[in-house]
Parts: sequence; C-alpha cells; structure tokens
Amino acid sequence: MLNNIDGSKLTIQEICEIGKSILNKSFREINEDGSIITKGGFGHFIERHVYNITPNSDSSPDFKLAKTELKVTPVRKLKNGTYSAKERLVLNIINYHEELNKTFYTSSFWSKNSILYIFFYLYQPDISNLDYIILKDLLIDFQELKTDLTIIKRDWETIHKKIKDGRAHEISEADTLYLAACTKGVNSQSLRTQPNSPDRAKQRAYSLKPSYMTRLFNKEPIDKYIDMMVDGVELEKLGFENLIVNRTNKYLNKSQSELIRLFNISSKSKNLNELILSSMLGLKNTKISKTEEFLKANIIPKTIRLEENNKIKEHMSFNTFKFTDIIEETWEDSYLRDYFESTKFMFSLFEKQGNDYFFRGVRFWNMPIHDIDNNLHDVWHETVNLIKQGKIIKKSGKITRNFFPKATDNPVAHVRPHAKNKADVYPLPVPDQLTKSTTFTKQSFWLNNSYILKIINHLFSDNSN
DNA sequence: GCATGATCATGC
DNA sequence: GCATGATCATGC
Repeated sequence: MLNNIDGSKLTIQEICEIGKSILNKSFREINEDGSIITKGGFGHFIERHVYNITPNSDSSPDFKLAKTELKVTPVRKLKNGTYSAKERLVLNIINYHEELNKTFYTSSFWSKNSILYIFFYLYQPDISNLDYIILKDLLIDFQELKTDLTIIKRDWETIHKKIKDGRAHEISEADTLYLAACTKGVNSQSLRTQPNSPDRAKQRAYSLKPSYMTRLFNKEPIDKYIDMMVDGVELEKLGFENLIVNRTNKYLNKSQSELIRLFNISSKSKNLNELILSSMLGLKNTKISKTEEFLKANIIPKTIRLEENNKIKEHMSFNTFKFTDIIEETWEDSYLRDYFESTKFMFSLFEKQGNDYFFRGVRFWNMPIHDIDNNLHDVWHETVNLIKQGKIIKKSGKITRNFFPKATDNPVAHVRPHAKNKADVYPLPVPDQLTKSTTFTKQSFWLNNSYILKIINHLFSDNSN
C-alpha cells in the first residue's frame, strides 16, 4: 500500500493516521498483489501491506520507535445488533524459565504489550476472509487505564506466582480477571519444562480475555455501563476479589428479610439475592453482572442456598447444548471446556435458619484444571458417545428415563433436562435407538450439589477474610 | 429422602 | 420467543 514507509520508525501519531486510512476497507481492498490470508495471518498481512514491517518474533514491539505492538482481531455481530469479540487476544508466549525472575515492569508481557494498536475486523462465517472489513482501530496505552492496569498487574502476579511455585501445569485462564495465560500450541501435547517442578506444563501465552476485548471494542457508549467506583488504593492493596469480599462482609449474618428492609428492595423475584448483593456494593439500580469489572472479567454471580441439614438441595445448571453441535467438537476446543476454563464465578452463600436465609459472605471460584480435564471430561465424553450411538432414551412414558451420566455416576457433573417443558427439544444427529425419535428434550450440564458443597466448605473454611 | 425428570420466572 | 438462572415434582 505504502512502500516508502518504515514501520519501525513511525511515531504513534503517524501509525494511527495510516491506520485510519484502512478503516471500512476489506483486506482485499488493502492488499494489492492478491496474496491470501492464512490462519492467524491477519496481523502479518497488515504489517506487511500497510506498515512495511517484516514479521518477526522479537521480544520488542512491532513499532520499535513508538514501542507499540500491532494487533488485528475479529469481532462478530450478534443477533441483537451488538458486537462481541470472537476470540481472546493472544499476546506473547510465556517462557516459564525466563519469566521466573521478572517483575511486572520487566516482564515479557509489559515490554512487548504496554501499548497496543488494535484493528478490529468483522468476522462473517460464509465469506472469504479477504472480504472481511476493518471496522475500528483502537490505541490502548495501559499506563492511562489506571483501574485496568491495577487489575492486570495483579493478574500478572497471580500467573507469576504459579510459575514460581512450580505450578505452571495448573494455570487456568479463569485464575485471573483481564490478563490470562491461555494455551497456545499445535495441540495439547505442546508441553514445556518449568522451573521448580518436574511436571511439564502446557505452552501458554499472555492474552486478553474475550470479555475484556468485547468491552474495549464497545468502549464508546460507556454510559450504558457503570464502573464499580472501586477505590484505587484499596484495589491495589487487596485485589478485586478481596475488595468485594471485604465490602460485603459488613453484612455478614444478616437475614434476607433484614437486608431487604435495609436496602428498601421491593422485588420478590428469583434474582432477589443479586439485588441484595448489588446494594451491598453500593450499586443503585444496576445489576452486578452489568458493571464494568464483571463484564470485562466475565465473572458470573451465582447464589447458593445452604439448607438446615448443611446440604445444598439443588444442583447448578448451565446453558443447554445442541446435540448436533456437541458431537462435532473435540474436547480441547469444546464449548464446555472453554466455558469452565475461562469463567470465574462469584458465589454468594445464604444459609437457612428457621424461616429465613442468612448471608454468609461471598467467594470467588473457578474450576481447577484437574477437575476440568478429568471428571468433567468424562461426563462430556460419555454424553457425546451416547448421542453418536443414538443411545438416548431408556424408558419412555410420562416420566422419560435417559442414558446420560447421572449425578451418582461422577463426582463433579451430570447431564439433565433443561427446557421449558418436555416438548422443548433439539434435533438428534442419530435417531434414538428405542423410540426412533429424531429430537429430544433440551439438556444441559449441571454441577453436582455434592461438588458445590465441597467447594463451599473449602472456600468458607477460613474466616480470615 | 434422594435422584432424576420436569418446569418456572425473568429479562432481553 | 428464547436463553438463563433457579426451583419444583415425581417415583423409587
């Protein structure tokens, strides 16, 4: 496009000026020699054809003078007209040995990615990737995003601590809020050695979570979202999760009815507890899940009720899956695995005593990789196998019995109906052996109440927070 | 009483 | 109209 420029010598202003000139253009329009784009090649394409940079794998940023890293990433348009990031933004690969003795500001993450210049293009499933359109450019200087930087710094320290502790093989994306260590390799067999442990760990790269990328892309109509007005000093000292735990601890052991009176809540709905939690955090008329921090970090609030016999009555439900989709997946790229590896939960615990439920606090949790890749994998694998064989219905009648894994079959999860009613169905890829039916009631994966109870007992066993 | 199947309530 | 979070109902 511009052959007389040298990307390595451009200033930030010049980079952005050139960047603006390719907005609303397709890759085909930018490209002049008809070259194709291979997987992951969008970045190289822009480097080569727009900025005259020869792709390399330096530890320094692409634009040397401007100390700015170039990124090109897809968004997709949802049915409701809004946009969301299609993927996490993958940054540099982590060398566990080299990162060991670094601090945040000397880390490979910071030296390469402290300033990002990002192009978002619109992904569309049925067209050639050369026809994707560049929708937007965005310059991100993390120094200027104070709250984000505080959280990202803490995220980096969380990852760093696992490396230091010889636990790189236990790293999970959901350990952290905005900055994550995602797997990056040809396959799950891309293992690397790590310091302080004989166990080999999956190759990982720093990345910005999809939820965070979605917020970056949608930054303009910011009035729709509300920051939690977290205090910078407090955030730096405690970290986001402890800050939330501390704030809500003020209301420990108060009953639901007392809290409703205190906060003047009139609703009788099922999300009552979420409204109570919002009020504890000082949010007026805003759901916690709609706040800036929860949106960026993809934290899902869940309410847990402990009964008087110290048991949890209900299992925990998740999204339904399509029988036709799940059999096309491999475990490594399955929706289920991705969901649990990248989602953090905020559990708020209410314990029953007499006729009321008493607030026992809030804890954050994400599923350990070991549970994901063992027990959860078993349930998923068994389910996929049954669908592929058309082995679904065991006994048909007023109450239908099915072959899917039960809560008693596995310590972590099981499969159960999750639908409007029995007639609310998805198509089966293979007709059911017994009934020849080509559809079946929508199902979802559920976490066993016994598993949740174990987690709760563990999370709430130390009363230091 | 528990495990599993069935369905409700809300919000977008 | 449907996804999502949550809870109810039935049968062993």
